[in-house]
Amino acid sequence: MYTANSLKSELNDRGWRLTPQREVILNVFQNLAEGTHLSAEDLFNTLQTQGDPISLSTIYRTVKLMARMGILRELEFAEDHKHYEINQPYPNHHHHLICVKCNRTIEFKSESILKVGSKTAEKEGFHLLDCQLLIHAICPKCQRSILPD
Amino acid sequence: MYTANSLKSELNDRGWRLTPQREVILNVFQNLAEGTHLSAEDLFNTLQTQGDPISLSTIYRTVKLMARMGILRELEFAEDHKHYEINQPYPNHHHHLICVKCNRTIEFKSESILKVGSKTAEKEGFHLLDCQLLIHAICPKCQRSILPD
DNA sequence: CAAAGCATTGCAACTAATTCTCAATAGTGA
DNA sequence: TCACTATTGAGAATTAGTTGCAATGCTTTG
Repeated sequence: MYTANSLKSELNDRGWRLTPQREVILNVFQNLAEGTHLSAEDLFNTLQTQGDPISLSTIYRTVKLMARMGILRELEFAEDHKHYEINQPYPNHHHHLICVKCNRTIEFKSESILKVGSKTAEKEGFHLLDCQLLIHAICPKCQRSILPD
Repeated sequence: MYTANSLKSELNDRGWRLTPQREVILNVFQNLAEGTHLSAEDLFNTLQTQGDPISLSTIYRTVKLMARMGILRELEFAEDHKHYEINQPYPNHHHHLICVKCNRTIEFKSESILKVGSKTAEKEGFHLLDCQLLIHAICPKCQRSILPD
């Protein structure tokens, strides 16, 4: 769980700065219900609505930065844009099963996958940011559908 | 391993057709060295070079189709475009460890992950196409780098 | 084995997500 | 408080990927 202070230290350690925008964006993600993930556009709208307008450029820059810091997870579903969510440690860490036709998404947990991920990164000397099992599949409903594409 | 005939049956079964373009594209992927994956642009260039020019539209349409059939895997690395590779069954099935800064990619195998993937899809009634563990991390070299971004 | 029916192709125009440019603003360490 | 420089916002630019459409060519059926 990040606070404004811990975020500030992590940023400052790397020569970066804590800005009101970054703090507000982190807050939005921390207050999100589990299983909710936002696109840049979603985040933009949420911020407009709650009275903290932040430009789209800044939003794109910030989520990318936070993903690289390991604070956010970048989710790439079978859509044409990315989604972001808070990167939770075990036991809240989860994975996604996605229908490539209708994009229905089901979350599931697995401790063993997290272990494989950590060990693999460690073995290669990489600093782990996030590990996610991505299952591409076709849901029951779409299997029955005759529609092409 | 797909042949022109098995590809034809799978396509025809769904009311689709085997075209020279689809056959050529499948061949390119089957002749690729293990661990190689192509972007649409890469594939376009490869085909130009080998004397089988195919339009970019057709390439995009074909790789998407083959990914949805489970023939190709769609890889989304920390770049801005997708990559494709043949979807190999166990024991050639593998996963990717990626440096989000320099995009260096390391492949690794794990039978247990494949099992978790199959079981999860089955449990939900989904028809499995592909499952891949995506590990986002920072490689040793980039950890040492002071450069931002 | 010819013809009908319709999936597919190539081209060019288009879309939309994300990045970039740059002047103005504002955290930070000294 | 000051100097330094990271960050922001606005809009322009980029670019991966999609789409409309007329021409082409698989496939099936009669």
